[in-house]
Amino acid sequence: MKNPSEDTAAPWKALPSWLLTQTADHAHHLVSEGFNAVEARGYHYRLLATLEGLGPSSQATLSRQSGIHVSDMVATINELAERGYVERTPDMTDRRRNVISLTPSGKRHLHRLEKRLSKTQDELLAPLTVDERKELTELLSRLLSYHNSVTGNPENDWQDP
Amino acid sequence: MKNPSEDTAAPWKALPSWLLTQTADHAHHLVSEGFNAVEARGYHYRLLATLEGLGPSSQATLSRQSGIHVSDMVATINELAERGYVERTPDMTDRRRNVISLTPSGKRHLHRLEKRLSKTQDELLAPLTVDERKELTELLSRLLSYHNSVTGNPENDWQDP
DNA sequence: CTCATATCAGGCTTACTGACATCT
DNA sequence: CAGATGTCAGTAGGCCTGATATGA
Repeated sequence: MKNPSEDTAAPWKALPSWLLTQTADHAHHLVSEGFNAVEARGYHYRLLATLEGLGPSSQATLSRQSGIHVSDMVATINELAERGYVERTPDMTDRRRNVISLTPSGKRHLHRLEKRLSKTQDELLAPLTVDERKELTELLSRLLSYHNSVTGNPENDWQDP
Repeated sequence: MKNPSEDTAAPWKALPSWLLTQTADHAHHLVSEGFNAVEARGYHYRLLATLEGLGPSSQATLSRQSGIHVSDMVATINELAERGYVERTPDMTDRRRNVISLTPSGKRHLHRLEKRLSKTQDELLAPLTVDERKELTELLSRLLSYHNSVTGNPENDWQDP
């Protein structure tokens, strides 16, 4: 039998790490495509979603809650502000800070992105049954929280000044 | 109950695409660390493994079989040749080609990398039982080959001139 | 001529690092 | 003073595009 996955020339194709990174790559492509179709990218969604959950916040707070690096917040907010989805106003009570807030148009955009995203999940999991999807999600969740805790990753809620 | 994963400020953390890309990120880090410890990187392993499976081959053939882009073959082979792991000699029968071959030292290096890699798989799957590892591998394999075929990805063996 | 091969230069994305000025 | 905040510049890995020179 010809079994390409265990081909002598490509033994790595059976490794969990390979399966994981390759599948994630497909996932990433699907998500990016979906976002691209409305001139958005992953950071836009994450920032808008965080903003909806928190209400108006400083960039540092948004960075912590969204997991987007502070250095990348600047450009992300610039892009969203250009499109009128967020507003950046100086914080009068602490003049180091900007207060970022979600505009009505930004909220609509966010919901658009959420719909895209949920469609993408279906495309991604297309070949799996409902039970298998649950199983996969469960296993990945366990792996992720394990490695997050091992590497000292936040992954959770914590109060912010 | 405080359930951070369904936090209103980070709804995406429950999405399969997120779990997948994040877990893959951890996997990627673990693999890279392992390779870094012996001054190697992913491309080195893939090229050496392909070379062991095929025997001496042209760069174009290696590119197709390893999935490493032709443009990146040059630098990869340079790096491996500097370290004495492969040799690049002109092909007398087709003067466009170079013949790349594995040195004994390169073979030893490859086996070193393979050992690292197999340790890494264990680290990666640490929190899962044997059955769960099989289940995960199976689900990911199905996802991967589905998406590979959908996007018209090779993933298999085919003859080479 | 067309095609394959090897090379080079560069882009893109997602993180992250480091430096810096400003303010608390 | 230490520490937080926002900004800017730059890195690195993996993947990819395009241009070019050479030869089959």
